[in-house]
Amino acid sequence: MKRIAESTVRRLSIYLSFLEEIGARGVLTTSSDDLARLGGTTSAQVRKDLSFFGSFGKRGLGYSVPELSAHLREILGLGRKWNVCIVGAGKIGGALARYAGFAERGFNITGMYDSDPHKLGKMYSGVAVQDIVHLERDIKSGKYQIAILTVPPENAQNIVDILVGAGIKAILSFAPLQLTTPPDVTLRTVNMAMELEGLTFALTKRSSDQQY
Amino acid sequence: MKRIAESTVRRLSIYLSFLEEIGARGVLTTSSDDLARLGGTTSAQVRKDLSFFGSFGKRGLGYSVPELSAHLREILGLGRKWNVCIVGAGKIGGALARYAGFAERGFNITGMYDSDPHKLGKMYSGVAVQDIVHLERDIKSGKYQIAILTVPPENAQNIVDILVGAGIKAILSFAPLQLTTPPDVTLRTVNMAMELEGLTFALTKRSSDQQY
DNA sequence: AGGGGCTTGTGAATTTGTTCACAAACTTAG
DNA sequence: CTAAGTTTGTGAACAAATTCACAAGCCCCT
Ligand SMILES: NC(=O)c1ccc[n+]([C@@H]2O[C@H](COP(=O)([O-])OP(=O)(O)OC[C@H]3O[C@@H](n4cnc5c(N)ncnc54)[C@H](O)[C@@H]3O)[C@@H](O)[C@H]2O)c1
Ligand SMILES: NC(=O)c1ccc[n+]([C@@H]2O[C@H](COP(=O)([O-])OP(=O)(O)OC[C@H]3O[C@@H](n4cnc5c(N)ncnc54)[C@H](O)[C@@H]3O)[C@@H](O)[C@H]2O)c1
Repeated sequence: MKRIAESTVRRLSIYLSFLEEIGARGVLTTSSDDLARLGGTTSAQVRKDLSFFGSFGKRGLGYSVPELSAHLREILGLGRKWNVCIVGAGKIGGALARYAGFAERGFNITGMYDSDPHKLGKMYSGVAVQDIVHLERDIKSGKYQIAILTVPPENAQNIVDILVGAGIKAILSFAPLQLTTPPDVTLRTVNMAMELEGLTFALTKRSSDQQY
Repeated sequence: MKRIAESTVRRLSIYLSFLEEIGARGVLTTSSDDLARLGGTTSAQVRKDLSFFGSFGKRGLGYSVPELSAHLREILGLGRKWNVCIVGAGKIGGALARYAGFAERGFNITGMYDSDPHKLGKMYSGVAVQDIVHLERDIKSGKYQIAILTVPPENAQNIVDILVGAGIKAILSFAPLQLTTPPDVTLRTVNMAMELEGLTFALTKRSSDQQY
């Protein structure tokens, strides 16, 4: 199968959430034009994105909302539930653990780990914080497919190595540094300071620009 | 000035954090090769990224760490402090308000707003939650240059409209939906569910691929 | 002072991603 | 059943981003 651009995958996510929104409102069909308008792109882009995976529409008519939703869910790997653990039961880890939005999309937070004895046993939405020493065992036993990493930056690579060594293949990190994983492990990093820097770059550039 | 790609700006942030790290360890010079290795890119890419803004290195020698750091800070608009408000004093808003990493990078959270009477007056790292009705007034008075949006998705566009109407030019949203702003307002959205979907796409694709 | 050894800065080549434009395929109306 | 009206799916054209490749510049050594 051809390599799919990350930008395409992001857009598929956007299309899907839009489809689910209008699907919930009872809309039955939609068009590449509609999807484009709400996804901030063009109808050609929508059709090209979808064309990598098959042909899901009816010419002259558009797309069936429930059908296309189902296809996109399947493509994105949302046709099943995923068990996710959170490593680092601090401020951001705690907020994520209590966030209901993940479960809605099939991501179940079924484990939390921390190294601080004061955090052990603490409950977050029905999940107790366990000692970090059990993380490796639990991953090896296949309890989780995805790990969310919310430990301080100085410990992040160490935990990544443990996760990778125990066989995890997907990690979402919030630590603001560049982590390394082998090529068969997918790592995504959410770096909020970097997002803010994108904003200040734009603010600064704008005011120094002569013409817009 | 030529248009700079978002990917370039992201990489500049990465270079900067690496420079600050090695700078703190006392390293005085570095090379495009070093920056590439730690930023997960190539040396040619590093040089090309920098070349959009000037020429900061010495041939045969590399870059002065403090000099290049200063240039990048300037380019990214970090040569000053920024005042940031958080709208929505919930789980994620609270975690962000208490996060020390922003202040380190020159982003001061100097205001928080919420519509829930129970949240009003609550303190987060020395900042009291104010009533949302005061948001517009405070932005108009120039108190903030950046707003972080952490309200439920159904209220997010409404708050964006208030922010934009009051004159804000940069917004970082955590609400998982597509928001619209006029072209002179920069909006970035952090969508964590979408990041997880990027992971499940990779997990699903990998296992269905015949060859890697 | 000159030569060897590095590393930058940058056009040119290549690759990747987006947009165009239109035939094909479907619906609906008559 | 045919014609008019839509909207898809997709090669081809275009644009953007990345990588290549090398001259230019600098340091250091002799
Ligand atoms: N809080 C935020 O809003 C925010 C924003 C952006 C980035 N981040 C990043 O997210 C990460 C967590 O931030 P936070 O604010 O939640 O910090 P925090 O200090 O509140 O939480 C970190 C948690 O990790 C635990 N921990 C430390 N080392 C560990 C280890 N080796 N194994 C297991 N657990 C360990 C600590 O006991 C603590 O509970 C940091 O990398 C931070 O830079 C946080
Ligand atoms: N918690 C997470 O980890 C997480 C993860 C991903 C995305 N998000 C998104 O971030 C946003 C906030 O999530 P949360 O978990 O913190 O929710 P939350 O319910 O804990 O907090 C939302 C806060 O916004 C306030 N609010 C609601 N309407 C408002 C308005 N009109 N004006 C001002 N304040 C208002 C509420 O009173 C509440 O305090 C949501 O859009 C959510 O989807 C959260």
